[in-house]
Amino acid sequence: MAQTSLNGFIDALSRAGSLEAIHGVCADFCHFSESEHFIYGARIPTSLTQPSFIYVSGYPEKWRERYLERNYLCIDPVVAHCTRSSLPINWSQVAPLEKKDKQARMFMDEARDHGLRSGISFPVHTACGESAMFSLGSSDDHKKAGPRIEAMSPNALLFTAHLHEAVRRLFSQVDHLPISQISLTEREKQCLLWAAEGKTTWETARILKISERTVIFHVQNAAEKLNVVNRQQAIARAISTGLIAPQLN
Amino acid sequence: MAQTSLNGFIDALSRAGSLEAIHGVCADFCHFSESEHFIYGARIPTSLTQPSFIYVSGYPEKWRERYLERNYLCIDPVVAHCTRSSLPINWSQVAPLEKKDKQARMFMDEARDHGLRSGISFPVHTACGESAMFSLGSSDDHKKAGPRIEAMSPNALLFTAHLHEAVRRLFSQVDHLPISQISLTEREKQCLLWAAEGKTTWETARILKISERTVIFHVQNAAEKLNVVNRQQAIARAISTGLIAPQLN
DNA sequence: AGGAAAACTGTAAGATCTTACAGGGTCCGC
DNA sequence: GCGGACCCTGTAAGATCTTACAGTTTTCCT
Repeated sequence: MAQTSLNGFIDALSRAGSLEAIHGVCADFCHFSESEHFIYGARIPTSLTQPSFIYVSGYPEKWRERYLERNYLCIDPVVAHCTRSSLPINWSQVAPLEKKDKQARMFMDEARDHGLRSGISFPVHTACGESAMFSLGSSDDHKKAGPRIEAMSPNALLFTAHLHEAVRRLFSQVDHLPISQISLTEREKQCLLWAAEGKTTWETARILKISERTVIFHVQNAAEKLNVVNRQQAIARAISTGLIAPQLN
Repeated sequence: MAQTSLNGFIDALSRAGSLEAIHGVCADFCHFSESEHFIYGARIPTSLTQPSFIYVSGYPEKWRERYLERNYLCIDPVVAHCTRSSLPINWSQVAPLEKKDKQARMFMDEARDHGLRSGISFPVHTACGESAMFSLGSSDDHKKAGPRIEAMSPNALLFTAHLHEAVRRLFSQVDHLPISQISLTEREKQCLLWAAEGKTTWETARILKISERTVIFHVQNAAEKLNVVNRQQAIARAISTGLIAPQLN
């Protein structure tokens, strides 16, 4: 029973309890938006032993295999765009760029040969390096499929956000933040934050105009609250749970 | 000359060369979506000495001042949602949550007193810890303004993505020297990961069955690649950029 | 076959963090 | 007024990390 409205798809995603269920919703949405192929790929840092990449594929199996085998993730200009930007990208807009990049051009040609002539990809990012993209592709050329798919963009972007959250619900650790449980005091956060910026106890003491001993005191208290064994783990957990957010320069 | 279609706004954003110009487009879009107030706030890591937060405000000035003065950013439950999720949030959905949180409830009440009775916020994230949100608010209550604004959600989300990119074009350095390009070797990631789990050099050496010296070697190499000064900052940055993901127990 | 990248190892001085001891002070709500 | 939360401080021994020195081995690509 395929959905007929955006809200229907969103509801379905919020109820989906497995990757298979999510796949079904995506397939329906793909059909709804009059596209032939779709793929969702996420980079969700989990841990070293678990997989970091999650796919929900409605792509031609041959192309997907080829893609993985040749590690095209590193070449794919659409992926490159989606990791850097939050804007949807029409594959036809990649064309001008790839002129310069031989690898990228060959890649796009090969995709065309596998029946992916036109399409749009929707990036989505969340905290701590989680990122994903959802692509809708067609074997029609851009002139034919372009306007149709462009018109769907706002809806597809919102769909992508919900899709990503549905997957996160299943896989992400970051999602279930104990933020409500653990709260650090202002000082504790400051001391941890400066430590995360690479400052020593002495430097932090200078910055906050307190004694070294007090900085140690706050870091220790924070570590106890976070239930960790030392400073570096305290930093790790405080960041992972969103309690602090160090600068990235 | 206010825009009358989503594409018009998007074009205007792509041409905007200053925060003032962007403000104008936002105000038009706000009017277009029949809302009274808007605000865009971004956390764009630039450098330690430059401001990290960028605002484009169409909020009541009094409320904005009050917000900054009291540092409500740390309390605001809508901000909390937007930093963690990629989903738009209707302010009325916050209500159930705030029951438990006295601070949050008082905050929402105060917002209401300043003429922000209902609204939706749209989060947007990009790589390397950049995040932002765009809010549309109204002094009408949720029942009156809710459906109107809900219907705009897909368009507003796409608008938010373009808005964010327009601001990034003006301010972000990350776009041009992407940390996401940094790749750590398997060993470097392992050593950092175990350090983030609170293990000492000696413990990590045992776990990986290598010498202490080698663990130090890998951590150092990782720190160099990440352009940081010590172990704790390396952990912080590797987590923030999603290169490693320690367990959350 | 040569070169580059990755992985690996040792020693040692000095900087930094951890942990244990033992406190004093302010502010706020009940 | 009193407990509780938060903030603040000192000393000192021992554990851990950082940095400097100087290498070897393996793997992979051209």
